[in-house]
Amino acid sequence: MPELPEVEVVRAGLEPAITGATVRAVQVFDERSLRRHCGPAEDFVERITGATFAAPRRRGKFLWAPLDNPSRIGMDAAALVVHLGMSGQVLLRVPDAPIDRLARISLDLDHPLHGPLRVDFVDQRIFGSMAIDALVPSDDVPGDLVPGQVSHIARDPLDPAFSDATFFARLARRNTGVKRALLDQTLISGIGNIYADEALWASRIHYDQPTALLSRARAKTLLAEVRLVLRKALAEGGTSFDAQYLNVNGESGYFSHSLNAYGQQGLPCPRCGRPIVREQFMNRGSHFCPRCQRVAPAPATAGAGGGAA
DNA sequence: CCGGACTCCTGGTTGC
DNA sequence: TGCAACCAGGAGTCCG
Repeated sequence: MPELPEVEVVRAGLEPAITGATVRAVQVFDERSLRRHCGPAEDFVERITGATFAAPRRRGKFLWAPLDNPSRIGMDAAALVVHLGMSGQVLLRVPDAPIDRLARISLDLDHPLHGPLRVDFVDQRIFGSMAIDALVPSDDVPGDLVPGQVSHIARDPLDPAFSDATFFARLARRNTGVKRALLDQTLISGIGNIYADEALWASRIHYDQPTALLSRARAKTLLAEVRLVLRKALAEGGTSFDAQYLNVNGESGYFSHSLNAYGQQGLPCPRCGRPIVREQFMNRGSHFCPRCQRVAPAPATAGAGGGAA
C-alpha cells in the first residue's frame, strides 16, 4: 500500500508538473475525500481555486504542496495536503481526458510553461484525503514549515533532519514490540506493513521482539535495513500488486518482484529455505521466517546481551 | 504509556 | 451463475 517510496514517487512526479501551476477550477465528486479538510466542500473549493503551488514536499506518507499566495485566502501560510490512505492515486491527465470512475476530486491547473493540465485524485476506498491546511513551524528545524495535521508525524528516515540518536533513545524507552514501533508514525514515519516486514526480515528480527530488549547494535542494523529497503523500493518505482498503486502517469512500480517476506507465505525464505510464515498481528498480516527471525531472549542476569544468530 | 477494539471504505476474491 | 461473506490495512479515537 502506499508507504514512503510510493508517496515519494508521486511527489517527484508531481513536482515538475504542478510547481508554479495555478488552480483554475476544481470538482469535488465525493466529499468524503475531504474528511481531513476542516470545513465543507465549498470552503475547500473556495480556498484552492486561484491558488498557485510551490514545489511539493513530503514527510512520511503525507504529501503537501505549499501555496504561493496564501494571503489571497486570508492565511499566513497554507498547503494542499494529500494522503493516499490505502488506495489513493494522484494522476496527471490532459484536460479533456475522461474522468476515472473512482475519481473523487479533480483539479484543473494552468502551468505557465506547460499549459493546461488536470490532476485527478482517485481513491477506491476513500481512506485517503485532500485538504487545505495551515502551515505551522516544525518543532525541530527553525524556519521549517509543516501542515498542522502533519506536525505530530515524526520525520522519516530519509529526511536529512531525521535524528538517529533521538530515534534510538525513544525506541529504547518504549515498552512494546518492534513492529508496532516501526508502524508508529509519531516515532518514525513512512513505514507501513510491507516495508516493516521487509526490514525486519533483512535484520533477522522477530516482529514482536520487545524494543526494550533490542540491543543498540540490533537497533542500528534495523534502521540501516529500513533505509536500505526504502531506498531500493524507491529506485524501483515503489511496490505495486495490482492497479492499487500507480505513479502519476498511471504506471506500476517493480519492487513487488524484490520482496523477501511480505506476501511470501509458504514460499522458501531466500536466506535459509524454510517457508515464510504469515501470522495475524495488529489486525494485519505479519510475514517472517521462523528460523531467521526469533525473539531474542532477555539477557539472563549479567550476560553480554547477544541476539539470536 | 500501552494495547486492543473499533471506525472509516469498496473492489476483488473466495466460497457455497 | 449469482450472491454474500470476507479480506486488504493507514490512521485516528476511545477505552480499560
